[in-house]
Amino acid sequence: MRRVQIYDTLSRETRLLVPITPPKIGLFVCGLTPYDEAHIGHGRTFVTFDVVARALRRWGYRVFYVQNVTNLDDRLIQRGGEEGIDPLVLAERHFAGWTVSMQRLGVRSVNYYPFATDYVPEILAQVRQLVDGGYAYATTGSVYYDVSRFPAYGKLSGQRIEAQRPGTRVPAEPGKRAPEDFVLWKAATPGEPSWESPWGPGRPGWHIEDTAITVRLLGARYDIHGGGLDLKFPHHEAEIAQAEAATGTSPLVNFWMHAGMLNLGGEKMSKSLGNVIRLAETLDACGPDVLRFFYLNAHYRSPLDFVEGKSLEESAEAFGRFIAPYRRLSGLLEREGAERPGAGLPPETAEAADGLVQRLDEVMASDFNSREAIALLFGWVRNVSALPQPFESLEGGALETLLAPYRWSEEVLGLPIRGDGAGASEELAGAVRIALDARRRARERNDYSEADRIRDELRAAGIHVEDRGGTTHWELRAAPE
RNA sequence: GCCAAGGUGGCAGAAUGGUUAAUGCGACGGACUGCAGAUCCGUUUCCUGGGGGUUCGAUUCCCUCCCUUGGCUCCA
Repeated sequence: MRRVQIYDTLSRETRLLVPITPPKIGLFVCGLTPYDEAHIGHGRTFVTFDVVARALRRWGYRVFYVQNVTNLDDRLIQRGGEEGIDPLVLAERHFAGWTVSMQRLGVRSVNYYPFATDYVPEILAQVRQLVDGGYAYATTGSVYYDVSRFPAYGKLSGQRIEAQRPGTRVPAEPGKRAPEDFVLWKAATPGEPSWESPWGPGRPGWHIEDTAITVRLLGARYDIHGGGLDLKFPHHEAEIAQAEAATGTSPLVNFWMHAGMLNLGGEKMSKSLGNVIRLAETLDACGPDVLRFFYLNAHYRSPLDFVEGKSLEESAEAFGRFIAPYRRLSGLLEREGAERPGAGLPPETAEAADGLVQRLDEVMASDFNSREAIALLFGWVRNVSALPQPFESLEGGALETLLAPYRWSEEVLGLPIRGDGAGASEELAGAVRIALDARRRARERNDYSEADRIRDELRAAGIHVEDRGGTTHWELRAAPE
């Protein structure tokens, strides 16, 4: 296992990652509340942690990556009411849309997406623990966390509750002893989904689902907790207070990782500001590779400004140059195979490729510096482009040598994105599904000439079809030249 | 007001107690082309917010001020 340095937001220092139970890494990332479509700010956060998981796995860590889905909260209930839909159904519907976008973006490393409502027994058990331990109190059917009972509250964000401005955004709730106390269990309003509890019918508060899920799935203490920087306070602070009080184990996690915000014209992109750019539309417009490249072209902790009409155009130019040699090399290999005869390369070239891959692992192991990795990869683009021999003259092994740094990029950065439909628009993906469905039916009636005709037509259109163990996969590739 | 993260060339955006501060975009010049495009090559020496301090040496460490963004119970 490679030595990995990670910046921890809690201690504000970069430290060596030491797994609690080597080689396992428990990774929890605060997921989404699917009350609306995903925007490109969400994409940045989830691509960030996708790369973290990919890199750690490459280096021999066994990562268990859990990302929760808050499928019931105030916004879902409100939106469901407006649209006349059961909030749980609404959540299900939007989650499906998020999943499609994330797949297109190449986010593949999440092992499990727990839904909050599937963990109500765990949530109730944890609320019970907190009440019994004197960390929480019940009033009028709701249960609140008593922040004054947890002196470490504020250690993550550096906040001191006495310095807080009195809450102006949310009116004081009746029954709360102090404005900073937060709800663990919320008394039901008629017509809302609710569950029976010792305090009456109700539903979970926002913060409690995460800790109920992580204690169950990852234990009282685990390795890495990730999320957007905007969740640091109060959400992550509340998680620490809940979990450490409930389990008596401190710290809850060894590393807090926070992804920087994606800003739009110098402002954070958020639904409340109304300045969102939808993820699905952006993927259609520029293709997922370009967006993923844009994200990874900055350090994950830095704020990243998105400028309409500029950021993606610039990334498209850069990504195009980055990937051009890859497309030519891999195209040759796919058409003619690794056994293709031809000229070899001087041994220095293979050594340089090995050395570069080493360097790439090093810079990524230094707090996941994807920007530095991309800079190094551009050096390789230059070397490969300036090679005196044309690619067509090289033997298969030489082509693989030249591709080695790209293979690293595919594995760790997820660039280019590979897999079913990566890079395709919704319309194209739909058309391919129809074509593949027709092909499947043709194969079922043993009409292989028709099945092959469909496959050849798709191939001519730049869609590569492959049958693997009973299922059919496809991806966009440059059409045969 | 309090807390946090930042301020690097025309733009985006890395890194580092010490030779020319990466990489990309853009721009300019060239190769290729009938032309264009695509691609490739080269150039782009004058860039580290202001002021102090530590040091032989600071963009990097410390102090201070200014500015930007985020958070202060909706947030990825």
